Amino acid sequence: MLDLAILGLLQESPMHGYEIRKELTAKLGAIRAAISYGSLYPTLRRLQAAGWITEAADTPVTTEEVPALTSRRGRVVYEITAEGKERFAQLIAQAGPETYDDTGFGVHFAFFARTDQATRLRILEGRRRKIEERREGLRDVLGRAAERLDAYTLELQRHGLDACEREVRWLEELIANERSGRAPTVPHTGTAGGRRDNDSPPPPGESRSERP
Amino acid sequence: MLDLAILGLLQESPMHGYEIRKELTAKLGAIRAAISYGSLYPTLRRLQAAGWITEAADTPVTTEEVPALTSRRGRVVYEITAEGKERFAQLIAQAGPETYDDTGFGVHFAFFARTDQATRLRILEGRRRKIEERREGLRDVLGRAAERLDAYTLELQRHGLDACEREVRWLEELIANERSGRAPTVPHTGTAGGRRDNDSPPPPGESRSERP
DNA sequence: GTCACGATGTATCGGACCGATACATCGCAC
DNA sequence: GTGCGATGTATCGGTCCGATACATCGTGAC
Repeated sequence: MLDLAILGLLQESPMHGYEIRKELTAKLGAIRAAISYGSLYPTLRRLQAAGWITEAADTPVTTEEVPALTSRRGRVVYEITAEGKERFAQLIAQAGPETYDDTGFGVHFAFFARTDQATRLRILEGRRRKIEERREGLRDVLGRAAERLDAYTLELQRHGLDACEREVRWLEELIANERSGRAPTVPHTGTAGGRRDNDSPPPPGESRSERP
Repeated sequence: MLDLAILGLLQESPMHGYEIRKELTAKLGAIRAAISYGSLYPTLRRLQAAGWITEAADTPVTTEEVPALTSRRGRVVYEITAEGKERFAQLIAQAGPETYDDTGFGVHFAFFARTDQATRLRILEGRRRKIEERREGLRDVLGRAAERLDAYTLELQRHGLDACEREVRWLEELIANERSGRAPTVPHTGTAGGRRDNDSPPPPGESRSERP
């Protein structure tokens, strides 16, 4: 999952570790807490070893002076390679079971702007199916096993069931939207309707281009 | 977290591993997938080594015959010890930051029937605070950084924000209920109102008794 | 002027938990 | 009589987290 997220982010521009963490936290804030350095740095090294990213020169402000003295160990800027882009496309397209759990789906969804429509649809439907199953499980427990559980546990299940139903409706709208329209404009009760003018909304057709 | 969940479950009755997993899956179905054996069995051994649970005799149907032949390796039934109960009470009462993340809160909440009211209140308020922070973070991103993000990512944030607002309202009701009433009877739009007659709703006063 | 403090920045280590896998028993349907 | 799904215990490798360490830089308080 981290591989996918990092590869996707670096496709927008080269970054160093700290920056990657910040951007990822902003992009994925809705689905998970800040990613830890304990996973980030080892992952960066793994990706580099695999040849999917490379170290780039750290925009040296050195017009001329202090080229090296204190060993110059500062920020390490990473950059995605051609193989990295290929790997990203592969990770995006192939859907295992982990694609549909909370985190996996969130990460995939966050990169939908770089995903072709058929794959988007497949992932949305897979997610819906998974949530429907969870919902049925909760309904079962609330129905059949209710008297074996205490009031708090039951309340927890009810709240979870509610969240499931809500997410299914959300997915339905996204799917309908995807099938016969364009951008993900789900009608919202509260704030701000549909925005435009973003720098990377997918052009109505395909967005991922293998060829530069 | 697993420690707490297992200790809490075994307080209801002795069980073997497979059963623990099933019960936990039912009880925590709303907040997490089934717990894996890869964590369950090592944890059971750890708890046993610490003296918090012990192996109990496996209700031997041996009226007389086959006392041992094929080494008789079957289900291993675990039982909580006095030290285990003490440990459970301690884990329930002490609240670290992990008490308020999604999983941690869910597990604590699932055992609210064995938690005293003051602790319940503290945990509910801590959780609310945490969710409010997450909500503010999402609002910030949706406000300030909106034009840097694509339409899909924004939609993800909106959905997350919605979930946050909903959970805060839920927590508010639970807190109000807790302060000046009894059981967790949150008014629900859809199905089934308040149940009673469960075998372990906390009596209005305290529920956790150190002394047997 | 200096110096404390928060931000930026890289890095490691132990531990928690998962997913895949292996293997053995039991009841029952075909 | 046999295959198959549920029950049941167990291990292994890998991913990710939380705590920790340490170094630099800008800024505002004193």
